[in-house]
This record gives sequence, structure tokens and C-alpha cells, in this order.
Amino acid sequence: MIIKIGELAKISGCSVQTIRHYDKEQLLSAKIRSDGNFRLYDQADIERLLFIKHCRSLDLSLAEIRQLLSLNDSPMSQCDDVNQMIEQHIEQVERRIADLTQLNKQLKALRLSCNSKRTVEHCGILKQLNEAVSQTN
Amino acid sequence: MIIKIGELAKISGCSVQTIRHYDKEQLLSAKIRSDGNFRLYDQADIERLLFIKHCRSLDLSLAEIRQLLSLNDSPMSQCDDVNQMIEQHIEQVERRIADLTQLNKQLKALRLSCNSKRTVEHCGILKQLNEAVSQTN
DNA sequence: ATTGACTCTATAGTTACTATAGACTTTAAA
DNA sequence: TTTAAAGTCTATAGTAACTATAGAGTCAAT
Ligand SMILES: [Zn+2]
Ligand SMILES: [Zn+2]
Ligand SMILES: [Zn+2]
Ligand SMILES: [Zn+2]
Repeated sequence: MIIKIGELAKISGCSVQTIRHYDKEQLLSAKIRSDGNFRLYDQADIERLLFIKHCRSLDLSLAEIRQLLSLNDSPMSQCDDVNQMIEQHIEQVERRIADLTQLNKQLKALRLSCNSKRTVEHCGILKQLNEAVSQTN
Repeated sequence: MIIKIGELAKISGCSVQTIRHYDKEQLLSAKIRSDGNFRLYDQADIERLLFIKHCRSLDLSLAEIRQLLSLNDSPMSQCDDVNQMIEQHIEQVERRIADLTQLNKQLKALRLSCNSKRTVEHCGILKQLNEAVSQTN
């Protein structure tokens, strides 16, 4: 079964442009083209794209996915590289969660300092933002 | 007290390029220039930049900050706009935290499926990633 | 043969910077 | 006063992972 890019897009849920982008980025290259230069894909390509999509849903970067794909393609390499990447990625995600949680606290405190019916002249939010400035300064 | 961009950078902790960038983006324009066209700043500019920096630390976008600054400059406008912006921002942050928390769970499960001393041929991580694909398909 | 849907490449835009290059200005020492 | 170092200027390109065009060519059905 051989399909063109539009159908691959439908099957995979990726956009046509995204698939072309992965081609340019060497993640999923169409090995064959039609006479008129249309990209042609087979079952293996579908699976590879779904693999990529799943990895993206885990927020892995294209560079990381490229590495996973190449490890996947050479079965005798060791697990360590895969492991290390996933671990670093986990750390990064956890750091980001911690940052955002902190941020969320500050934003909520800020939100509480305003009760909507004033002019901004007396707005607690802007007052707080301005005060933070004069403290730093 | 009038200073040039390099000193403003030192005082504020922003880079020189960042300050130039804020100039281009109309967040902090140097109202006067030296004879040789160097940007010149005063105390009010320092405070404005610190305000911007504080807002950025809350992850507000430059567009949002531009809006805050303009509200700040017209004291008779109402608080509602400020409030709504902050609330939307909070929602967005909370959504992102929820996403990342979910992600973190998946990544940890993935990590547990490998014990490092195998070749990737038998790697649980890659196996799982590949299985996820054939399920979707 | 013609039409409409599809695909092609190349290019620009998104966000908030960062990093150059090449030219000009300022400041301080010689 | 000349000169050299340090600072600054604009303009441009790069970052990540797409998204959205434009303009041209291809394919499938009538
Ligand atoms: Zn990562
Ligand atoms: Zn208010
Ligand atoms: Zn926001
Ligand atoms: Zn493994």
C-alpha cells in the first residue's frame, strides 16, 4: 500500500506541512517519489511517523527523536544513551513544573490585590508591580 | 543622572541587546540620543525597565507588558483589563502545569521499563515507544 | 482537453531574545 | 593631539518547531 502525503497526514493526524518539515529535518524522508516528484510512503513510514508523533507528545525534541530513531535502527547499541536522554528530559520537565508552580503562586497573590471596580490609578496589581520595581532599584 | 545603554544593562541586569530589543518593540524607547546617536536614559527609564523585567519574570509576554504599561500610563482606565489578562495568564500557567505533570508520569513509567545493561534491541523504553505506535495504528 | 484537488519548493512569520559584522563614537592615556 | 581601547550604532541571521503563504507543476475524473 503506497500513499501520498495528504493521506499520510489524515492517517497520522499530522499536517502536511509538518510531514514535509520532518522530511527536511531528516526524521522521515520519503525514499521514493512519483514521476511527478510527489512523495510516496509505505506502511513502515506510517509507523515511523506515529513513533515520532508519540515522542513529540512526550515533548521530546526533534533532535532527541532523531537520536532515538537512529538507536532504534542499530539494535546492538547500548541502552545507556536512551536512558540518559529520558532521565535528563524528566529532570527538565520537573524543573519546569517547579518554576511554573512558583510562578502560579505569585500570579495568584497578584490577582488577589485587585477588586476590579477601581480605576487603574488605584489598582492593586499595578501598584504591586510598581512596588516590586522600587524595591529592586 | 543620565546613563548610556551599557550602564543601564548593568543596573538592570538585562543585556544590552535585550534593551535594544525592547526599544525596537516600543516597550522602552530612549527619548533622547547623544550627538553621536547613543541612547541616553534617566531614572524613569530605569524604573520602567525594572517593571518590564519583573513582568517578564512572571512570564508575561511582551505584548501583555506593553498593554500593562499603557494602562499604567493612563490612570483613569478601569482595572478590568488588567485583571482579565492576569487571570488568563494564570489559567494558561495552570494548564501547562497540568500537562507537564501528566507528561512527567508517562516519562517516569517509560524510564522504569529499562534497566540499562541491555542492548537497545531489547530495550523496554524503545519497545514501549514502538508499541504505543502499533496501538494507535 | 479541461477542471479541480493535490502536491511541489521556497520563503516569511511566529516569540523573545542572542550573536554576529562592519562602521562609528567616546573616553582616556601617551 | 594623536591614538587606541572600549563602547555603541544598525542591520541581519540564528534559535525551535512548526504554520502559512505564493506560484508553479501534477494527478484523477469527466
Ligand atoms: Zn528533552
Ligand atoms: Zn486593579
Ligand atoms: Zn500571558
Ligand atoms: Zn533500554
